[in-house]
Amino acid sequence: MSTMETTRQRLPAAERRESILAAATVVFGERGYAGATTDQIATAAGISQAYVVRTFGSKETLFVEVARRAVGRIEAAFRSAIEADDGRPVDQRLGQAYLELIADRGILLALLHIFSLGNDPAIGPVGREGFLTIYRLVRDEAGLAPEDASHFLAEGMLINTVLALQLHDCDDPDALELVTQACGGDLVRFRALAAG
Amino acid sequence: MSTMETTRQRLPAAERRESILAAATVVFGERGYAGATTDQIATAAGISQAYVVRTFGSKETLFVEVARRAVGRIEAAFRSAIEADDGRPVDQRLGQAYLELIADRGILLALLHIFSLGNDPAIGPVGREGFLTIYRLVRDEAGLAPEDASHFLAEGMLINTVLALQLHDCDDPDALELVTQACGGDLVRFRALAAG
DNA sequence: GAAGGTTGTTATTGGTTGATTACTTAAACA
DNA sequence: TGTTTAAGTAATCAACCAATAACAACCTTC
Repeated sequence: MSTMETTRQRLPAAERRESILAAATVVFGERGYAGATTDQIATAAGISQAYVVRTFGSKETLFVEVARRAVGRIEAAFRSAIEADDGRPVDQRLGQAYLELIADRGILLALLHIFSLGNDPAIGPVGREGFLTIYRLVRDEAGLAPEDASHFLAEGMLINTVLALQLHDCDDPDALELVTQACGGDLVRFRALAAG
Repeated sequence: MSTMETTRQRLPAAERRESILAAATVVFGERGYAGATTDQIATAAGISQAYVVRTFGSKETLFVEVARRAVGRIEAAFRSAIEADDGRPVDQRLGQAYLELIADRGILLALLHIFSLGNDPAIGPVGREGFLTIYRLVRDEAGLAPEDASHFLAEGMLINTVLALQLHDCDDPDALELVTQACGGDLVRFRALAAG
């Protein structure tokens, strides 16, 4: 039956987990940890609020898992950029890889919120470890000097901020100039990625 | 009377407002907008929860006021640094001024949370306007080229992140190396300001 | 020294929200 | 086909929280 209802699809637990994690990344990215509700995440994932909580045990556990995934995605993207040597300097390849993560809706925004919760006893350690993991990756595996690695992370934090503030679809010419600087010149591409 | 109780001090409305704003800056800086409660702010300010709300009308109004104040403090610090020409390049003076704002407990952390709420219909515009105000100040009044202004803001965002993550009182040697880079070399000073 | 405005509190409430419980229904399988 | 197992929901609860209201103490000023 189900004339118009998309027949309520049952998924194996593993797939459902992924689907919830994806939805949670977006919602946490938009509203932050405290600002997001498990019900909003459930709606985004197309299931009931109770099931979100039961699948991960608690909102906090879910957020920590989202955080770990987000860091993992960055690692994967950077490793891939390091391996794919196309002649350009490595920091340029890393920068492009980072920018392309904008398209993965919510990851960079979720990351921003994770990093802002260093004070939290449960989430703080995860954020610290994640940030250091990325720093070490950029320094040791990409081979950037500490100073260059630090600059690179700084540019990344500016991109996160600009993205969170949504300066990229702002009319203001100064906003556009700033976004253009932050993304290394290609404003059009930045906007396209952010529009997703 | 009042053998041990510090006799409940009455303040003129204007002073009380400032006191609440100061407390709110710290609490919002630690927990974010959604994560902080008006009761925590009230406790920090030494008054009742109801009075906090009644003084500002709503939690949101209070946060917006905190945001405006935080941006204002940055502006003031930067203008002061621009005027006080001691022979060093202006971006160096600006950097030092920014670092010294760490001691003003909560301002930079509150700023980080403000910037992460670009999606919020009430707070987003305030964050965008504040960020652009600072960009214009650094570009037009300090005279930095767009590229340099952007780099400067990026370094600032890294400082905010490192501060929020509390990497500065971390044992990890990589954390210390990163913080040292972020603060331009003087880790000891950074730590002292953060401990403040 | 009372009147009136100002500073503040206690009590309360309506709305959320994360979590739990008990119950359903679809698929796998013998 | 009937039974078991896994996937998912509806209903509910206790805790929390921002906001309101009604009231109390303080200070000034005439």
